[in-house]
Amino acid sequence: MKKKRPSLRDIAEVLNVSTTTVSFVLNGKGEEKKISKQLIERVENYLKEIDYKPNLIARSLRTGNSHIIVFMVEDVSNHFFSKVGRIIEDISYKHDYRVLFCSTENDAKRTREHIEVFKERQVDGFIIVPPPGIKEAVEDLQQNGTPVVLFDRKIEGIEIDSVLLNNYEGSRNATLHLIEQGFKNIAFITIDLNQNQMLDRLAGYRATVKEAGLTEYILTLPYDPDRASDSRKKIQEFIAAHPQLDSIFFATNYLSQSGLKTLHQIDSNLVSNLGIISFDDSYFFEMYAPTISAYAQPIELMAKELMRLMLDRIQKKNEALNVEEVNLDGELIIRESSLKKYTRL
Amino acid sequence: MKKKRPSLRDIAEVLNVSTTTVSFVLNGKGEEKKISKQLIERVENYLKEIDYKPNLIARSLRTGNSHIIVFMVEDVSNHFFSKVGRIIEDISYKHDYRVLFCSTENDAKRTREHIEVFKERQVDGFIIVPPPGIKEAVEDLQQNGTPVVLFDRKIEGIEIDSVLLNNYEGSRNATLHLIEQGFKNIAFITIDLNQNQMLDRLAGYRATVKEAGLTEYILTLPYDPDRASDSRKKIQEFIAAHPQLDSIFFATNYLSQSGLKTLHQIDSNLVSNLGIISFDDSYFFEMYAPTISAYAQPIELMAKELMRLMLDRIQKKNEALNVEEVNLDGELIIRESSLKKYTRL
DNA sequence: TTAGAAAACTAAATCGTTTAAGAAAGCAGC
DNA sequence: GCTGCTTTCTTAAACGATTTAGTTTTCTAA
Repeated sequence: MKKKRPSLRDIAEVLNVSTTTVSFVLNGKGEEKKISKQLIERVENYLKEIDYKPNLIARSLRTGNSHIIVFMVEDVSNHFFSKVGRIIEDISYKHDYRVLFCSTENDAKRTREHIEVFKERQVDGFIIVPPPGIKEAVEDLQQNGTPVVLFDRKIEGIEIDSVLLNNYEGSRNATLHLIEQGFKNIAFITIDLNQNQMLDRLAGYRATVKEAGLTEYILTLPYDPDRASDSRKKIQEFIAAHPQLDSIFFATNYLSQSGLKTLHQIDSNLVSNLGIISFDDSYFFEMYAPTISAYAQPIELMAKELMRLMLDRIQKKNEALNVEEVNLDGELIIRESSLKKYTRL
Repeated sequence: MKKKRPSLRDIAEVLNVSTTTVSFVLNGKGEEKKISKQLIERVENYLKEIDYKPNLIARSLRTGNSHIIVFMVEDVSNHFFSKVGRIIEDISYKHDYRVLFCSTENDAKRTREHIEVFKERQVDGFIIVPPPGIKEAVEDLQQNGTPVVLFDRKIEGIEIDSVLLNNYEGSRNATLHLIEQGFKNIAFITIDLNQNQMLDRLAGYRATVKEAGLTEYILTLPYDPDRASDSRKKIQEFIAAHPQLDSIFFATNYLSQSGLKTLHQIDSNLVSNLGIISFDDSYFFEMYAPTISAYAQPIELMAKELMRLMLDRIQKKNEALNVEEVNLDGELIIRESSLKKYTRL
């Protein structure tokens, strides 16, 4: 038996006032709108008494906003993104916003469709990890006046608020750390994604190795997760072809996880014999044996910056604001795997 | 410059027909409503021409549904839940639904608030991993006619669709496997959550051990993640107090991850010396050394069953349906850690 | 006493759909 | 020419809030 919830009109009728009055009181605009104190109190009491909850859909339709923020990432079940999402959810909750998570699968078409639907649902803002090919859709949102903040990656040729990691610096720091530990032949294992992100990391590594007068060893693996066995073979060949390697720098946590497995399969002592560091931290690095060093992205700070920008843009929707590109630094988390004294070579 | 999107009314005006006609055509009810073929075509062409997208908020207000499904779990960044969520998202997407993820933090008040807000937003259904104390809120939803499907845990004393793991059987299988491998002194490490879920796992262990004529060794740790160091100490004491232990069964993946770390800290050979199995699989078990055996929940099947029930309930919203309690079995994934021949004791 | 301002409230339009109910036009049959 | 059916469309009322533009009443001051 679906019993209808009372509407503003019902309430107005019961109290013998206009819906306008009830609405003003409901939204705390009583004083401002010169409703008398007694009436305000009478209405408030009644609202509390029946525990009135306004229909948010109706409100959205009228006001044009929804108190919903969309968080679009490559894959919501990815550890890094889900952690950031979790904090975003919390901050949003405190500001009375809800978060719609969704996965782009790095696919432009799917992303565009998502954006279209959410636009029609009048969401208040988008936080997007952009796949390639959605520049127009994003520009369209901007035209529309909808706040958009990019995360993790940029879109070239577009002025837009973003929160990014300083990948070059991070990569440089990680490489430098290995060099300081005395490693001389440092391999860099990356994936064939043409994103600035990965290119910057590569550049950071190359510059640092070059600067130290060392040789660079680069292995690029296919991004496609279905071709994991290919990757295994390539790593194996790479290691065999370069017996002089004393350390490995994995360009993403995704790679280091499967990479460690591969190394372990090749030779169960290999992991302990090489210096290892990973871009992106993982819960699991803490409990691997040896524990794995990493350059960790500042997850909490990223989420906070994203939400700071987002809430600011929502609030000042009609003002022209300066575009902010926030570049954050991560943190080198040194564990056993990158310390020369722990390696047995 | 926010340019207004055309509304049905605008379109009707341009085409010189009524909004009713446009609406009927838009929703594919043209034939049914006896609109002439020529007019249908004319309208359809125009809709396509201007790439019209209806305002979904307005539609929701009128129809009372939103094509949004809520997925409430303890923590959206938890690996297990986020994986299930990811598949739910995909299935929903194919059926033109979107998913709102949110975290309950196992807190009744927060959960109730979430439910309240989403109800006002007219979401079409709830998939909930229920924290204790939300029985009334759930019953309220049911009264309301809103589809609710529980996941992972039950609520006692309430008739409701649910998708659950057969925890007793799973625990029994895992224990049996250790026994078959020749382990005689099997410890069960669990958390002090009074949920059927955990109680069933405990019961499965106890019954199986008893049946085999073996002694039971049970360690219960506090659930609170903030007291991780307490847990470490307790594990250490427990191991010291029972030197005869030859294997450990961790009751959740959460425990086994921190447990492995602790074991490794106590003695770096301990992990290889004990038989180990975990309830719930983890990506990381595949790449630990040794690889860790687990009783894995059937993530994909669970998501599918959840969505099967949900979509069915949404479609047949007004029919009285039989309550379904789906009990699924997981899969024993045997890796190195639970094979007697790999342990060095 | 009265103009004018301030205070306290309200009527009604609006957001953009859906849909029940009704109307106009055409045609058959008597 | 009237009645009764179809066929084809339209009018207008929802849905439940917000908000603009009033209206009425009371107060103030000359």
